[in-house]
Amino acid sequence: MLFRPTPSSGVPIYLQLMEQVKHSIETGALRPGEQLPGIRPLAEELVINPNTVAKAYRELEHEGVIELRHGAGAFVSGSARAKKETDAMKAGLSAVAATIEKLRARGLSDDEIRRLFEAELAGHAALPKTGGHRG
Amino acid sequence: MLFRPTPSSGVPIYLQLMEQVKHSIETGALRPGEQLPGIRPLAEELVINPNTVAKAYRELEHEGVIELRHGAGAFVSGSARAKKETDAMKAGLSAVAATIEKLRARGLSDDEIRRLFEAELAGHAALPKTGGHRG
DNA sequence: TCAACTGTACTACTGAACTAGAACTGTATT
DNA sequence: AATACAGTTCTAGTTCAGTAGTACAGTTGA
Repeated sequence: MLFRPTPSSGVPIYLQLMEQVKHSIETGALRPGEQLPGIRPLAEELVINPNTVAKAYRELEHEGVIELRHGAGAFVSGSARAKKETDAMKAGLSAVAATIEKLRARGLSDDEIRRLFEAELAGHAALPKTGGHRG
Repeated sequence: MLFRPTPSSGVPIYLQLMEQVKHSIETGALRPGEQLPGIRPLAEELVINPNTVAKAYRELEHEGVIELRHGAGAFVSGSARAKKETDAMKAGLSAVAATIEKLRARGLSDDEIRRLFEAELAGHAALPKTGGHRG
């Protein structure tokens, strides 16, 4: 009952679940080695398909956040890699928050802020002039 | 021939075109009031459907970046709003670049950086414990 | 071994996004 | 008015992500 999927938000359920788990780990609500809710019970709790939960868990394992043991359950990863990343993320979060705050103060919308970052993470080319060729 | 759509990149063609135009404006290659290539000539140039170009133009107009005049053509918007935003974007770009550089130096991948920002632009809740209820 | 859990694999339905083709309406120029 | 070129609208086909249903396989503990 703590988690409520919001289909109207446009964000896929399995992604919401993933963020939930990650956030729980970052805040310490879930600790390394701890077991997560089973796929089926959690699916019933959230009134969604078990396969949707399974997908979220699978993706989380792919990212190294959790560890899946067939027949045993899902557990929070305690690997050095995951912990190191979590630390880096924590450290970076404040920098990110500060930057976003600054941009918002300048009157930029969330969507525009998003554009800025996407543009910075990618590359660009040029555009043909008005009087382009004609076959 | 300056622009080449990359379907394999997974990014929709019309979005690529939009970024192209925006970038051209930000760098000054396209100035306020200047006319953009027509929908059909540009479509032919890029070997895509005119409708795809039209969609990009329509979205750009919705964002206030350009101005569409039925029967006349598409023109770079010279409105105060657009210019003010462009200025704010330019000013914010350096801050964004610096932040991203810092995060990369910490060993975070682009994907993880993306996660950080998305998390900061949204909200979170909690996760039910392992021993949840059973109907 | 057996029963009750666990995650896994496979198949299929649905809806939205993207692209495209063709026909339409408005503007400018002669 | 007529022509050429501009954006607009409508319809449709294709693809893919998301979700769900069902059957399968591994683990644990009595």
